[in-house]
Amino acid sequence: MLDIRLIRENPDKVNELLKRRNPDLSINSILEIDAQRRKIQAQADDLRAKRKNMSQKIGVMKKNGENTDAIQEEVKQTGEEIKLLEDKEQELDLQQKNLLLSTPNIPDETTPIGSSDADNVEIKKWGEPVHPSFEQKAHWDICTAKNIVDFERGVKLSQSRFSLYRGKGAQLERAIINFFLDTHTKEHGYEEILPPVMVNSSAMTGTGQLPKFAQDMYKCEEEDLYLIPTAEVPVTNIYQGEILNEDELPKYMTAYTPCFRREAGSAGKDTRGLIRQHQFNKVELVKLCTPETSVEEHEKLTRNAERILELLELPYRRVALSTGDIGFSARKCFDLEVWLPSYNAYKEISSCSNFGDFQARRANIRYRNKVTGKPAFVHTLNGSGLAVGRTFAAILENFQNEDGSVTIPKVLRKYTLWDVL
RNA sequence: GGAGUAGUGGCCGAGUAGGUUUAAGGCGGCACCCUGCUAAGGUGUUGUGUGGAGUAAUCUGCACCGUGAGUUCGAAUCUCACCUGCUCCGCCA
Repeated sequence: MLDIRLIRENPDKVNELLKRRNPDLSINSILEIDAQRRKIQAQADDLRAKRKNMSQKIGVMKKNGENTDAIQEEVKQTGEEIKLLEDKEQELDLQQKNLLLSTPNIPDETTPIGSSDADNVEIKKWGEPVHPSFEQKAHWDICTAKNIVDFERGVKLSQSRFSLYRGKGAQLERAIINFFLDTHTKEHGYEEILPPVMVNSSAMTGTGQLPKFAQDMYKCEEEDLYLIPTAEVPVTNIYQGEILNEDELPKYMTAYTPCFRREAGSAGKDTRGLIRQHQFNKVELVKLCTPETSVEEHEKLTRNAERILELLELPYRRVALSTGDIGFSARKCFDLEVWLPSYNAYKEISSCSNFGDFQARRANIRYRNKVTGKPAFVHTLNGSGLAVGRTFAAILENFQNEDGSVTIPKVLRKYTLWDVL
């Protein structure tokens, strides 16, 4: 959520930045409602003050045995006026809030300007894709040949885009999860979290999935609960509504969870294999920090994710997302893309975002600033560290041998307890 | 799922025959004083949100006693619904 004061004081600047995302965006209607709202609020406040004083007076008069009929009638009328104004105030408040909740974050000045993913900027490349003499198989063919992912029966059990890992496939998936969590907790200093995978609408609103992206999520009919699309949601919202001590910051948290996405609008995209599933595993990194440190923490978080790829010896590149491709809540975002031979391209495997105070304002996550003594919003960050299913696919494709076997990366062997698939 | 009970400020904890209560008291925090240092003691101060005035320091209005609605001239106090915690019963991995 954008700061209404920022909008009020710098409307042109905010508009200019929003239009970098999408020329149709504008905060003008928010400004109009805000002006109306404040006017009504001032009127209502005055009347409430009047009523308060008169009511207190009635109390005193009654104690003295005086007749209060006339003044009671006056207060009653004032009360009716107040009610009208309050209804209006509430309505405007709601309108303004809805507009604010549906307005995306303003991009950081350093976010490349563009209208789509074609305008993303490559920042760096690591490793060299191998191009062996034999023909590299796609991971879905390797999975089927080795019977480590049963696509057909996964679909039978639920729907398309659900899959069933089995045997060494299930073991490899679990090995990857453990490797990720151990690296982040033991080497990068994150606290391990195992959160609920169903959360309420308040949490979903806090991180920005609601109200705009309800159709992307699975919702429980009977209750106010949604299946999480990412661990970002429960983990970021852990401190919802709280005021933290500045000493407690930065907070580093990591969580493995399954993630659930309806993938509405992705029909026909990545239909084969493990790249785009309705349910997939992911290890997420989440940070809460002070505004002064968020740029530096963002870089460190991105490096934590990159290090995983480097330890696995998977070629990747880092891309800065353009204003046309960046997520709703983010002000700056780096995607990490891993080399996938089946796509003959780099494919997203991690998305590391700095949200500034956008999510913190929605979720009301604050800290007490040591200098001012006043509460201020934290900055929130997160990134995949990494998407597990896509890592699984990348390993199969990049480490396959001519004889059809797959060599397991060295760092994973102590988790799989076998080294060739 | 059934029955009972509770939900007040950073924490503990008063306050219900409705009335000048944002809310006693304590702890903690902060500032100053006392003291050779420490400990102890003394004095004062102490929330959040949202408006208004002012360059600013600051001053000031309103709202907030789980959430929402209602009764009333007036609600922390009364009514209703919901949420959450605790206790007991039932069921259960």
